[in-house]
Amino acid sequence: MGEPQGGAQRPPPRPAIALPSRSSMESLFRPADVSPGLSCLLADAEPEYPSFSQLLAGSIGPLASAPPPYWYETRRESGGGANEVALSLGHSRPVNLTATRPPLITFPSGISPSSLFQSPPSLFSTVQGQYGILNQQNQPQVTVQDAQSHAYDPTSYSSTLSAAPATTAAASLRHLLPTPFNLSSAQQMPHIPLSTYNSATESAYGDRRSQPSTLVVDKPVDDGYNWRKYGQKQVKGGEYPRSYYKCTHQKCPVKKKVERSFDGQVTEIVYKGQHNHQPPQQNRHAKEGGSLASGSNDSKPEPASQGLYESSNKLSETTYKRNLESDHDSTKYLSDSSDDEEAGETAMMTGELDENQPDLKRKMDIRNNQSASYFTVTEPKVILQTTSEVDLLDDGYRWRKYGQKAVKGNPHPRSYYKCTNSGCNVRKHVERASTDPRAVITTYEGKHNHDVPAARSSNHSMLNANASASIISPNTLHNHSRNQVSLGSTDVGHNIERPVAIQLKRERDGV
DNA sequence: TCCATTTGACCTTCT
DNA sequence: GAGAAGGTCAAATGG
Repeated sequence: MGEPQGGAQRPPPRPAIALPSRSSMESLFRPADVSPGLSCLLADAEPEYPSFSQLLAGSIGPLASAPPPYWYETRRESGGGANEVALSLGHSRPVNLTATRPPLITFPSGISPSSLFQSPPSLFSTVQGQYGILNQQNQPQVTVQDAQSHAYDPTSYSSTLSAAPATTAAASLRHLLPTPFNLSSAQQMPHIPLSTYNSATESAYGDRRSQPSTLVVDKPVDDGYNWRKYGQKQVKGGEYPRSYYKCTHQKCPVKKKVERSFDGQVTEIVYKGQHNHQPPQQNRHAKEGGSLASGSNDSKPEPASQGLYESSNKLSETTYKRNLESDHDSTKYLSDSSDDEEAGETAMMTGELDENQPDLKRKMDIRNNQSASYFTVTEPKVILQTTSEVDLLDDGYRWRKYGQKAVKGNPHPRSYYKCTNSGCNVRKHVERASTDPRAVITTYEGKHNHDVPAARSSNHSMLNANASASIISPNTLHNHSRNQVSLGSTDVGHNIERPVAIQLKRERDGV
């Protein structure tokens, strides 16, 4: 199947590295567009650190072609009024080059980037510093795209985390984040204040655009852990097979799958689960280039954060999806998933797990009767909208039920609906929580190519007015102060299912 | 001999 | 209920 075996065979084609291009979408997230609150925070960044152009002139090396990072913040309600904040690391991208998706870090509910920034050293700076580490430590083996695209989505629903003070939350993130984002080691690195990213730094990047854009990699991304390949599958429509890896650490449940594009480039790495151990020492030394010398990066989590580490393990299984795909779907958001089996494993590892833990596959928290739905759009994907139950039951559009299936362990069947409007391919799945039928999970797929049926528009607006919905739309969020993402800011009428991200794409496509 | 990878088969999930 | 696709297992293979 697929790849030839044995060393005598022709070696696989060496993937060419295409540097990312600047997308129109991304340009919206330049520092000037960052939400006011975040901008204020960034303005406080320490000036003594080198500018990104300085870094470029320094030791970053070939991977320095990675453009300067900057951040944009998104926020979504995750139930109970608590916001989940996604702080995304973006880049300036050279033109005419393949784009990659900005890395995305999703902060657990209750953790505010601002509070994290306030903890010394700030999370912002440390993550940014780690970003620098990524570029450096991965040089020998990692593609430019790899270094740029550590898009992890460590999601937690831990109430403990929600209540954690800022400093503790920052510490906890150290353990929520995979190794490349280990904050302790990051503290050793200079960080680039966002405020220093300006036209000058961008200009510095412009100089790099003339650099050769091809590197050679012999193996997939080395993220500091040891992996054993346990499977390979030819996926439909893919010229290259998908590879499956397990962490070789004893009893570590983490898996990852690696997909490659037609030209052999790693296009997507999906991490599933969380490591219950630190990276192997030799890998850490190799990866971190001696940055451990200070001793701040111990092999064990700090006591203060240990509990949070465990609680995050107990309460969430996380898929870290590092997507290196090209720009055409660069706004597809991360997906995280887990399964009950893994949750069980995690429970065994950590000793306990709430027996009432909801289906961990769902990116939601229904323990407090909050209903949440995936909000998926064909392209780009925008996910996770929190709405009220009534909105899920009647969202204003007309649906035809075309299927229903019983779900194992759930007395309530899962129903499938299609939009009845001719030519509209939007579908939605409705599933009720096994523990509480009032808790509904609705998954939308596709976007409506029509308005809400007139007879129901007014009703729809009213329904949505009652819904605690907030569209995940980074550029929309830029228009709000840090805590002001609210239903009122969104078009609760026709565009309730059209996040701005989609509109942007439509604009870009000339629609 | 050990260990990692390959790969066909089987199982699960989705639609 | 059935087919398709994804995910995992485990024997075979090779370094």
